[in-house]
Amino acid sequence: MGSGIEPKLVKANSQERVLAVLDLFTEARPQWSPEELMKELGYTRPTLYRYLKSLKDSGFVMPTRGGRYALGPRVVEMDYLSRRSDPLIATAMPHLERLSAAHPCTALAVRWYGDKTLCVASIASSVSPVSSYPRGRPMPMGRGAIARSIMAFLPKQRVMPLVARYAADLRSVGVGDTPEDILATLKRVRRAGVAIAFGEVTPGAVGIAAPILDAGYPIASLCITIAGQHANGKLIDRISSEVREAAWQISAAADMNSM
Amino acid sequence: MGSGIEPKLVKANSQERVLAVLDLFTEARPQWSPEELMKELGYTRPTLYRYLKSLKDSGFVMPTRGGRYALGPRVVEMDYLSRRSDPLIATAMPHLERLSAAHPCTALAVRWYGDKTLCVASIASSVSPVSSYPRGRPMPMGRGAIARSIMAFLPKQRVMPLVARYAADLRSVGVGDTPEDILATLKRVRRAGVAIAFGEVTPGAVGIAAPILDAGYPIASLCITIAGQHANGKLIDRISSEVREAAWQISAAADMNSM
DNA sequence: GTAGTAATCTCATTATAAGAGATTGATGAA
DNA sequence: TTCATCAATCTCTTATAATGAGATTACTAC
Repeated sequence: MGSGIEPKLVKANSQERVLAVLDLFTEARPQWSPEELMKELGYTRPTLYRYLKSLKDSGFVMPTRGGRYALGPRVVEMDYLSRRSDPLIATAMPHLERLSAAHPCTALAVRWYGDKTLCVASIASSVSPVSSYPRGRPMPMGRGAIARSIMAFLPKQRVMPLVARYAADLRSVGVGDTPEDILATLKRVRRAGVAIAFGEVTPGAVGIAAPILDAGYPIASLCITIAGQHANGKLIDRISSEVREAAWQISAAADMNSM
Repeated sequence: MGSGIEPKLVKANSQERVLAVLDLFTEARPQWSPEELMKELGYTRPTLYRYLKSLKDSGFVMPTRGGRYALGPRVVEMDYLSRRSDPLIATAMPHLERLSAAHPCTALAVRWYGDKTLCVASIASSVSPVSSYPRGRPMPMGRGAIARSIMAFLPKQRVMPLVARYAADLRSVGVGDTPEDILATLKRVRRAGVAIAFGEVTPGAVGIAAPILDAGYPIASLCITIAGQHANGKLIDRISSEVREAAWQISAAADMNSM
C-alpha cells in the first residue's frame, strides 16, 4: 500500500514497523519464521518477538507447525465483516446475479483505491467462466475496461498523473500514443458510458465496464467479462447497455448509502 | 481476540492502541467518524488522527463518504492471500466439493483458535442449503459437532478448562451435567471418530464433524451440515464414515504441509 | 539427564509518542 | 470576493515507553 508512488523514505514509527511485518506475508512466501523476519526487517530479537506477540494476540498472525507464522484468523473475520457491511456489495450483488445469470460471463464489482483496483465481489455463470476474478484480487490500473471506465470519469486534474504513470501500458493496448490521444479515447468512453477491452487483462477475454459514481465521482466499476468467442458486436452492444444501466442504478443508490 | 478469558487489564502499548481502533468496526457499526472514535476510545484528537493516518496508509481503513471510515482494501487482499496460501484449505477443498456434491448439505472446513472456531472454507450443495456458514463466520465453542469433535481429541489437561468454561452450554445441549459426564461423552466421540449434533447451532440442522489432526493434535474440523428432515439414521451413519475418512485423509496430508 | 535452540526477561538509555493549543485547510454562505 | 464553521494537521515540550545487549528461562530432542 503506502503512497504507491515514491517508496516512502520517511522514518516509520513503531506502529508502522509492526504493520510492516504483515507486508512480508505474500503468496510467494506465506509463512515466516521469527529468524527470517528479524533478518529481513532488521529488527532485533526482543523487538521482533514483542511485535509478533502483539500481532498474535490480536489474531493477525498465528503460529503454524515448525515455529513459523502465517496470517491469522483476524484477517478472515475482518474480511467477512467487510463483505457483510460494504454497501457497494449489498447494492451491486443483485445486479451481478442478474447479469451473470443472463449471460455466460463473470460479473464483478471492483473498487478503486488510488493506484489500483480491487475486486470486491464476483459471480461467475455456472457455464464456462472465461477467467476467474475472485474477491481480493488486485487489478492493473494501466489496462483493462475497469481501469478505463474509472479514468474516463475522473476530472482532468486527476487523470493526468495516471496517464503519465501508465503511459507505456496504455500505449501497448492501443488506448493512444500521446496524452492527447489517450484523453480523446477517454472522452469517447465517457460519452459511451462504458469501456470495452479485448484481451487486455486476460487473453481471449472481453471486458465491459461502467463506472459507479458517488456524488459524480468514480469510486468503483461494474464489469462483465465474457469469452472472446462468444463476443459478437450485437451481444457486446446489448451487454454494454445492460452494464451501463446497472452501474447507473447502483450509483443512484450510492449517495444514500455513503459508499 | 485477546486472551478471551479475562478482559486483559494490562496496559496497552501504542501498537495495541492502534489496533484497538480496528476492534470497533463491527457488523452492527461498520463505519466510524474520527469524532466517534475519539469519544469511544478516549484518545486525544492528534493521537487519533495519527493512528488513523497509519491505518489509512497501510490500507486497513479507508475514508468513506461523509468523513467516516470503514475497513479498507488491505483486509480484502490479506484474506485473499490467506485463502490462497492456507494448506488446510488446499487440502480440504476437494473433499468439501466431493461431499457437498454427494449429499444435499453444506460442507465446511473450520479452524480452531483456542477460544473459538472459524469457518475457513465452505461449499453448499446447489439444492437447499439448510444453513449458510460462509468463510469468516465464527462458531461457538460450547455447542455443536465441530467444537465437540475438537474437544474430544484434546489431551485432558486442555479439555478441562474448556469444559469448565462452557459447562452451561454443554449441559443445555445434553452433553452432560457433570464434568465426568461430559468427559464420558467426549470419550465416546473420540472412539467413534465423529461428533454428531442435532440442531445445537442451527435449529433443524444436523452437524457431523470429524477433527483434523496435525501431529496427533486437533487443529481444525471437517463438518457436514444437513437438514433435519433428510436425516435418517442410515444416512447419518453413511455420512459419518465419509466425514471421518475425509478428515483422516486431510490429517494425513497435514504433517507434510505444516498447517 | 543434557545439549542445543527458541523465546522471554531485566534494566539502563534514549528515542518518541502524547497532548494542549495554535494553525492551517476545506467547505459553504452571504 | 470575504467570512464563518468545522475538520485535520502542526509545533513543541515533557514524560513515557520502546529499544537492545545480554542474561535467563523454557522447550525439544536425544
